[in-house]
Amino acid sequence: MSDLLERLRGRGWRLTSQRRVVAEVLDGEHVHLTADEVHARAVDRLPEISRATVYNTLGEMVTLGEVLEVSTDGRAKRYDPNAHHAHQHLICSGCGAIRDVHPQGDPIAALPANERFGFVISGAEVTYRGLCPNCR
Amino acid sequence: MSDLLERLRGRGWRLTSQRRVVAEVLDGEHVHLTADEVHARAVDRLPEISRATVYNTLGEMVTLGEVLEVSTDGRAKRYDPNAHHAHQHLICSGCGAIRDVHPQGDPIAALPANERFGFVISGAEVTYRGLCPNCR
DNA sequence: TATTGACTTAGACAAAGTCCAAGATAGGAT
DNA sequence: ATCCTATCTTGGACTTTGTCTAAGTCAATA
Ligand SMILES: [Mn+2]
Ligand SMILES: [Mn+2]
Ligand SMILES: [Zn+2]
Ligand SMILES: [Zn+2]
Repeated sequence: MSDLLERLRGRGWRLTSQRRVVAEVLDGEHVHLTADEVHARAVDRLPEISRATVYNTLGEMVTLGEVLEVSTDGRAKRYDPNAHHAHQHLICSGCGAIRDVHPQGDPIAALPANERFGFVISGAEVTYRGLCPNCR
Repeated sequence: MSDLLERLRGRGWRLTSQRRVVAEVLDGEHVHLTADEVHARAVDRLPEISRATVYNTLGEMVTLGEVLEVSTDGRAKRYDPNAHHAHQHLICSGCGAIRDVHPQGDPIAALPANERFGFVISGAEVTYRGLCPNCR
């Protein structure tokens, strides 16, 4: 995820230890952590980091398009570092595990003109639900 | 929506004035109200109805499968009385208006087997985003 | 190494939702 | 028609998630 840090520096960001730690925590595949989960893991590396800074940093990364905000249930938002590869989500109804998935075709094409109510459509998010191998 | 009340009575529900009012407030098409919006409208008809009862009643209707819970943004959940006709949602990024829409085909079919991670998939929710005629 | 605007912090605040003990009542029993 | 009681409702305390602010700190440039 030092790609992310480099991109952020290129955008005029001060490179603070707090931001470095948030970026490190978000590194990986199929990562979809809540703000509080990010904070808990960040505290392991930088004990004095505050909740407010985690929220600020995540919000800025979302604004810059470097991190996606995912609202899966009505609970806490999740933060997804995989912002540069379009994908959808598959969620286990049992344990909440979230996987990145890549369906075929464009879901927008499945919506007929007479079902668009005059909207100009800009995107579609698909959430697949099911049971993972462990939960069956 | 007296269909709903009849179905609920058939399930052994006591028919209280509070439940009647919540069911009335949820009547209609393209209805996707938050719990607080339901409460505000319920209070117009039954001033002493409490927030707790609105939450309880909505939760029970969801459990019974008579009302759907829709989490569109990270904000409050919305309650959808259109539970017996499968549909998806189209949301205006400008004003938040929500329309029921019916895409062609089954979105689950678009997910290849090698993208299922061993999950047994039970459903897919699609949220289309765009701008409504008023917001363009 | 001095400067300073950007950054971080603790804690107050707000919105959305859950939970509980006490009181009220729908609807079957008499 | 009245009684009875399990079910329902209520206000308020509490939790979770998130926002905001004023005061202090520091990264980066000169
Ligand atoms: Mn993802
Ligand atoms: Mn709907
Ligand atoms: Zn699972
Ligand atoms: Zn609009």
